[in-house]
Amino acid sequence: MTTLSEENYLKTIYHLGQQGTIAVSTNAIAEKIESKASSVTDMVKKLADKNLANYVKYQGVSLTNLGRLTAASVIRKHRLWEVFLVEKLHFSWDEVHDVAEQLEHIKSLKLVNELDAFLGFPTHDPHGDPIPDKNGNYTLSKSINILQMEVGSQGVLVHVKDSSDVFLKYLNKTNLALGDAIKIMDFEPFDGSMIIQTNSNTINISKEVAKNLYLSH
Amino acid sequence: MTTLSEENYLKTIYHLGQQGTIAVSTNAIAEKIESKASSVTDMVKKLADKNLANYVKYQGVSLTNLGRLTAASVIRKHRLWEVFLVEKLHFSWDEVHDVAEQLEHIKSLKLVNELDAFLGFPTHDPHGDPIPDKNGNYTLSKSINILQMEVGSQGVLVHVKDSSDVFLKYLNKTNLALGDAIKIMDFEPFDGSMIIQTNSNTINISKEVAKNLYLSH
DNA sequence: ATATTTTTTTAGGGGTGGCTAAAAATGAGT
DNA sequence: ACTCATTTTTAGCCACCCCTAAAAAAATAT
Ligand SMILES: [Mn+2]
Ligand SMILES: [Mn+2]
Ligand SMILES: [Mn+2]
Ligand SMILES: [Mn+2]
Repeated sequence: MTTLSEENYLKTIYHLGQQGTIAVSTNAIAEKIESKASSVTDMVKKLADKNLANYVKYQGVSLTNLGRLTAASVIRKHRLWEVFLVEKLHFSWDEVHDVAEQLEHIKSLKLVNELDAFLGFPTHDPHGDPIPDKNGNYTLSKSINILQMEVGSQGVLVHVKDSSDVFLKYLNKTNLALGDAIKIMDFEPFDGSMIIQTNSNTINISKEVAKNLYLSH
Repeated sequence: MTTLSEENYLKTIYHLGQQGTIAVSTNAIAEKIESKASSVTDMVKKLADKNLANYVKYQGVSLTNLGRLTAASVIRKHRLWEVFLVEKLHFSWDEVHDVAEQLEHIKSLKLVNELDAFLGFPTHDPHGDPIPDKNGNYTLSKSINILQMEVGSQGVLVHVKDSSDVFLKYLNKTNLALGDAIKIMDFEPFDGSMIIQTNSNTINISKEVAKNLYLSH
């Protein structure tokens, strides 16, 4: 049985290292999880003892198959709960993350499977992230970052990389939402900013913002 | 902010001591929570430090107003989640308790209030226990224990005192469910057993079972 | 190649929440 | 009132998960 803390580490390693396949440094984990490298070293040893991670001193951490499956299960729960909160309980997409961080650790196979069915087997969460199936598998939709698109081309916003409430509140303020049709009007090489047009208005977005917006092919 | 463990202690003290109003012994708490009296002493000091409990050495523990409110909030969440699991996710009443034990500790005021609304503001959980409102208040329905009823009288099963899965599975097996009309056919003074009749059949129940069945006035 | 900086691990320690065993207080029986 | 059994607390310990500071290894610069 995995603890809450172990599950958070597994998720972090999964996200940092291509589903946990490539080794990540203790420092990188510490930064993401907002702890210290020494704490990470301790935990990573425990994960290795439990056959959840591969750990070689000074050479970083990756996940075992078991670790990967466990991480995917937590991520599956996180994203299903986010859908539940938005679709059924009137949460907006910037309010769900903290609650989902708690709910993702609830242990009940029946609960997650029934929830999945109750929600109509959703494939993506409110931020456009794919929901892994029971085996931890998902097909990544072939969206592309808005910075790679040609001026004059169009697409639909299907994914935001950053799910922090501060970023999502910014998008709310500028009236950008998942599903919006977007046309690239101009790109400024000096600072990487863009001018984009939605159904409702034309706005200027910084490169920082653009990095997080993904449109359907 | 209360921890998961603190919340479980508060709930236990609340249940053992008439909403926490009368002092309960460390031993009683230890037995209910399946820990040891020495562990309870430690925790109870912490609860007193946090102004959640009144504790006088060797004289047991009761709850402060804050402690009572916190306990009621946890119980509210427990029972709302039980309703959710049964009404929306096809759980049966003997499957909900362990999952609700986990879900009751999720911290989000918006979540519990939206859940309440989503469920249509239920007043009772799947075992007939009342759901406290936001202020911790509830009206106890005036059901009576089946052992107090006259032979020949009738009532509707509205509450089961024991919510353990082993007891509920027994009721399932004998085809007894909340809402069933029940007629008392006979009472045996020797062992306190009863013969009762439902719509579907006539059954003999032991005193142990009868103690846990409450019928509407 | 060697020195310096950066990264990572180890050593030692703190808070929480549990335990056992010993000591202290309480309560009952005579 | 005093003894004995029971209840409760205290003392000391452990696992978990985090920390800071020091040591060790690795990476980088000269
Ligand atoms: Mn999230
Ligand atoms: Mn998400
Ligand atoms: Mn319950
Ligand atoms: Mn219940």
